[in-house]
Amino acid sequence: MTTRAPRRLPSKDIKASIRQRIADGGWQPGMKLPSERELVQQFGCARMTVHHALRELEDEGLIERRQGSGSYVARLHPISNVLRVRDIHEEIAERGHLHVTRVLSVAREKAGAEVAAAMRLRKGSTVFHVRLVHLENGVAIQLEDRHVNPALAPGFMARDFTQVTPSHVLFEHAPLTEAEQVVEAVLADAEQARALEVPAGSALLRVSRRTVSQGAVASVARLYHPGTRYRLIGHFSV
Amino acid sequence: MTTRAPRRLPSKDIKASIRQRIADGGWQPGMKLPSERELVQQFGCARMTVHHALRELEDEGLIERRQGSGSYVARLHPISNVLRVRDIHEEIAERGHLHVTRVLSVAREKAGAEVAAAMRLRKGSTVFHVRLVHLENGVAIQLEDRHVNPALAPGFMARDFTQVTPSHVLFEHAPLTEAEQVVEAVLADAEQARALEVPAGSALLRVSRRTVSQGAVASVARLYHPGTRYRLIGHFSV
DNA sequence: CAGTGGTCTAGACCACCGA
DNA sequence: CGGTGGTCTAGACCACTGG
Repeated sequence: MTTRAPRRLPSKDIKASIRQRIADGGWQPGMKLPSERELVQQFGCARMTVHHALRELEDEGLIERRQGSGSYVARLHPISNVLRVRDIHEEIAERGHLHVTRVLSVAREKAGAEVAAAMRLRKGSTVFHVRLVHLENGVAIQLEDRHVNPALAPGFMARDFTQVTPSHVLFEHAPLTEAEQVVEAVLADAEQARALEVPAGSALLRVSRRTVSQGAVASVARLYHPGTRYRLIGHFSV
Repeated sequence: MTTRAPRRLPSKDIKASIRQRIADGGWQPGMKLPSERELVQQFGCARMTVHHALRELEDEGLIERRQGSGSYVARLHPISNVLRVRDIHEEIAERGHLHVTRVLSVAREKAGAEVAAAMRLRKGSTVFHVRLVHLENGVAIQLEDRHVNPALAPGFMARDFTQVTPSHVLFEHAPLTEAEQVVEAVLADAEQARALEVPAGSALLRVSRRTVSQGAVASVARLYHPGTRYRLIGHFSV
């Protein structure tokens, strides 16, 4: 019998092996990797296993694959870094902190031009409007200014937003199918400053989020965070 | 012969089918999906195919899977939205616009306490320091304030940053293995305001990025963007 | 314990690319 | 055209979960 490679080389090991050759510079950016069938020889496993490993490395942005051509070490952009914007309640709870919600206003309103456009409704349509402040251990970290489409969440106004976040309520009503988010820096106006307990003219991180459910806009939210108390954090690693 | 299902149901169709039942509310959040082996019966295909389809749906955040238990419609968080922070040159080029870089300063410096800590170097170590402004069609959209570890990019200072971005140069030298990013809102000080051609006290979006290569910090950058001229945009769809 | 998802094998055919 | 990745089959054993 010839000597055999270690009895098992699961796709984890294949990934680790390739990852290392990239990380230590052995395989330079742009360089072509061995073909799947060659790697099958090297690792002594089925092609599906190699394929699976390469597919995951592609998902992670480490390599690029082109059908009919081959697999290549990614040229730039292993720094395709990712920032997740999370639900405020989960985020606070995960830090083991106390989440308290302060309700500023809850109202039925006629949509103005701007709100109507964002929600794809006619101007003057009835919309729900809530304004809340979320506190983490007593410190204001988010001002939530949200408009909701009554058609998609009829029972919305009856809920107690000191107990459950609007996001949760919306999700119960309508499974969402689409979302857009925009992150910007803005200056706090007097009212926002008062709500968040920061000086007027402070820098705020504004996350504008629009959610779509079954083709209709379910909700449009503007989430304001004090620049000094809130950060979006992303981490990436090979 | 009994009637047969349509001759081929690739994993795309399995995904589409499940996706729709979730989107139209037929399968509610938290509900248990049929097991892989049951779906094999329903779709008349191999288990690998079903498995692959479910795996992708999990990647997209639509379902959750627990070994030994089953697959479930995700409870919240199809809105685990994702923001990518991209290379400024690519971003501008992709919009078909002109990218011009203005070099404010290029210098060897002794690291102060703060920079030294961020780069895991001793205070007083020599570091490279560049300050650039990136213009899109003549409008300033990013002030790049970057420190670089000389050990990982010895030829850095010789480069012409009006022709190639520091990110590119760094990537040539050392394949990066790790990165952190933090996004905050800050107020423009006088110098930043001048560089970006905005009023002092304007809101800026600050992206702080630290990249690690082979265990050492390669570079620390602070990227300032006028709040009114720059946005991070994310889109998600079922 | 039976049932679940996780992984792997050893084939196969296809669509695509480049010379 | 030959070589590439993309996908699929029909099995198999494993690790984990829950009652």
